[in-house]
Amino acid sequence: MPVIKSSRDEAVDAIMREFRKFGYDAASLSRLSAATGLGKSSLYHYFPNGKEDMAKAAGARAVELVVEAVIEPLTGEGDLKARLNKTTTGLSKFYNGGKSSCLVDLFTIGEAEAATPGLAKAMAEALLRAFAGVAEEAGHPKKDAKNIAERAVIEIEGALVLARALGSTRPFQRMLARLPELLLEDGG
Amino acid sequence: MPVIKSSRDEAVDAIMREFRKFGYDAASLSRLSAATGLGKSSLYHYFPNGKEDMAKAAGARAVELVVEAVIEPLTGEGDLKARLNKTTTGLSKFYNGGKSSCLVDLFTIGEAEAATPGLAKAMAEALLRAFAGVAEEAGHPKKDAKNIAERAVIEIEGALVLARALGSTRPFQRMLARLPELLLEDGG
DNA sequence: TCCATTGTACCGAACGATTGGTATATTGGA
DNA sequence: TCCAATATACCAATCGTTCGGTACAATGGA
Repeated sequence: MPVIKSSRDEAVDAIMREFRKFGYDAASLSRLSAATGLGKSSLYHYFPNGKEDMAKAAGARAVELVVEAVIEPLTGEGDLKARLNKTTTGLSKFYNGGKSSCLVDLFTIGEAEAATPGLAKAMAEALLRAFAGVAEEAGHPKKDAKNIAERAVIEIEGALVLARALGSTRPFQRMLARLPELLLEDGG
Repeated sequence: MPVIKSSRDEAVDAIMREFRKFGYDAASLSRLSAATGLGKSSLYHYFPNGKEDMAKAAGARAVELVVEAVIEPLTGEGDLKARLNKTTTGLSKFYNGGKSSCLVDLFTIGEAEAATPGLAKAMAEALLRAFAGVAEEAGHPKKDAKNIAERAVIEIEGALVLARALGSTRPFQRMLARLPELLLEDGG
């Protein structure tokens, strides 16, 4: 049964896209207004505390999507390799094949951290936990698993940065291709 | 013989630090003025085209420093392992042990790209070239060398992002520790 | 059934503050 | 006497925000 989206949810999605495109500071209210199709004053109806609330809502939505696309496949049940496949697919979808940025990156720059305190850290830690769990499941000792998880998150974030800088999604695609073996294989 | 810094050069260094702290959009003229200790008129004396010029100068200075700290050790003469040691030391210095961000990241966000077109890409490509050269020198076939270089840059950028998000330089330190073996060893 | 009331969704216009930027004047060392 | 360097004063534009208000649907007592 299809859930009917309220206008607010649509606005949040558009706002999240805008923040992921421009970062917190460059995503001005006029831009957010244009992106949502809502007047600036209307945005204050849904987000009484203004830009700060919009950033919080966008962050929460991003967390939802990451949980759905990445963390649930990772921590779910069933064959490990199949779940890793779902995970790479989920990563590709959430990051738009490497074209869309990560708020772990953008929300640790400029004034964003004040608006969404702890969000980037929480998101990063959730990913670290999920990847570490998988690495342990794959047979790595606890300490190794943590290191491997860190490398996984580093590769995701780094690939997104490099893809942005080069104007090519190739680095992100290659990173996705080697992610499963990073988590599964012995010896790094 | 110590080169005497002109007031402009000192300003450029301060401006670069500011851009690396806040990103392009959040580094306002008032902040840049405070950081340099120069009034607006002085800033416009040194940088006639305003913020854009400041970003260009900061970018050029960052390139200088990266060349000196990372690329020259990599492409220089002498024992390979010794040069890699210099490189990790240089990386640690330039990125302040993981506390300072990279303009390859920050200058691909918001309005920065319009002010410094191609800069982030050029910087990323310079690093890729240097790392690929080293990987080839270490015995990797050309194609593998390119992949390894890409992974090196990805790990650097990713580690900086994660360090920022977690508020800890540990991920960056661990990344530096495994960089040499990534470039030297066979099989990734 | 009528209609006053309330709540939701939205908007245009304006707010004070700050943005990046300029024009003109003054200072001070070579 | 230059002229680089800095100060003072100002600008239009945009920033995030708030105000006063409209349109409309839902509610509920008489």
